[in-house]
Amino acid sequence: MSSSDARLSHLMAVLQGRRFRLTPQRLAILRLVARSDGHPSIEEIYEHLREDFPTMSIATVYKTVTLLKELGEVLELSFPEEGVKRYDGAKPYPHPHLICVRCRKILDPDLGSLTPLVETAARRTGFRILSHRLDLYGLCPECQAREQGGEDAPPAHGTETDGNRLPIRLSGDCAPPHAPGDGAEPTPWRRP
Amino acid sequence: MSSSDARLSHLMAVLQGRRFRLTPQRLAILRLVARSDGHPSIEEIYEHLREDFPTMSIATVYKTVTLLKELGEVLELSFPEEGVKRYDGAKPYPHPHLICVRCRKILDPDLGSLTPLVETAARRTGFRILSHRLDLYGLCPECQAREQGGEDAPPAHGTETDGNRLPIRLSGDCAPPHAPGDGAEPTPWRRP
DNA sequence: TCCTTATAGAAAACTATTATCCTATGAAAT
DNA sequence: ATTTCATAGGATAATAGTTTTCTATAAGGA
Ligand SMILES: [Mn+2]
Ligand SMILES: [Mn+2]
Ligand SMILES: [Zn+2]
Ligand SMILES: [Zn+2]
Repeated sequence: MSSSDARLSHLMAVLQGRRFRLTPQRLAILRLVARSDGHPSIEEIYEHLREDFPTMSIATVYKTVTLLKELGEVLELSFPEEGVKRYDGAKPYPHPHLICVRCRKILDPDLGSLTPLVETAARRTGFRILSHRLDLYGLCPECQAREQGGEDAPPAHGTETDGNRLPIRLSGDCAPPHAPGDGAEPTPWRRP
Repeated sequence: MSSSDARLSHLMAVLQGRRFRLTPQRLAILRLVARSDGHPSIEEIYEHLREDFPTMSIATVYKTVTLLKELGEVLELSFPEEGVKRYDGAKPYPHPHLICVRCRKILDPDLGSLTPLVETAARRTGFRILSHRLDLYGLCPECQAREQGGEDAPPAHGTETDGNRLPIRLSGDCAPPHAPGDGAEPTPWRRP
């Protein structure tokens, strides 16, 4: 039994346990969300599902995913750079993400625990930390190779709105803006 | 000379150096952005400025802030939970943020460098990290006190859309959803 | 099988943001 | 001083993801 199969069973059990109806549309959405390859967006889920459900409304996808989010069974990740929200139904708890700014692939890197960082923040500020989000933006190995070689070759991953060429800057800690889109200049940052 | 004064001078110098006109409206926006108390939104900047410029259009605020962002002089932070983008013109480079989920105050905590974390990710995945974003969500000391005491007392900070009561859960690493809004149930997360 | 009611689907409504249009401004050039 | 003309401000329209509203339908229990 694969991990996503177990996850699917769990999601089904949660819905049925709460007396929510398990419609064919919902089941299909659960299947996609339980796998969550590449952290799908509403639009992507919708496009996949209309193959099997040509009459499905995108509102249904919104409503089902929102329901899962409210049940704590899906993690919502907003990506304002591309103007969509993406969802992780395989790991519904906060965890770091690694995003390639060129081909837009999204990974769940296995970093160390963020607990020490969180505890430092709590100690120094008096906050009680409840949640967090860490996103690392950069170039995946494939896109790095493509970068130095021919400047051509289209991106690997699926839907790309338009030209997402990046500004070619490297940095360790103080780096390009959060939305490394098509900014005009090299953005010469300075630390205080 | 305060830190924000120095920052204002810098912003003015940048605009003038690039041969952008330093209009009264822009100067007023620069002043607010250079201070960046609480990481203002476009709407908040607009509301402050229309006291001095009753005829100002919100489009002007959008255009000026966007210009500063493209010049790398302002950090844009999208907060989908409240449906707005906020701006930090005092520290235009990526840095962690601490957000109170109740009163919505936003702080720049002084944590250690994220460089080791970033390098770990780079080593393990082959990515070239260019940028990052770390947000910690929780309860500020004031709101913690208000929490255990009377369940009443309105939030301290400015605009709050509606009831942002939180689910009262504590956690260190695996915590409530990223948007700890008015979710229905306690969200019983499980790690794999 | 029947009944109750949550849900699907279609479309309108919403809203932060962006683009467009036009006029005003102001820094040169004459 | 006058003309020029690119830039900027103000008003408004357009965009797009998301939410809401309404009604017919079908899930699931009796
Ligand atoms: Mn993930
Ligand atoms: Mn900040
Ligand atoms: Zn890539
Ligand atoms: Zn607070």
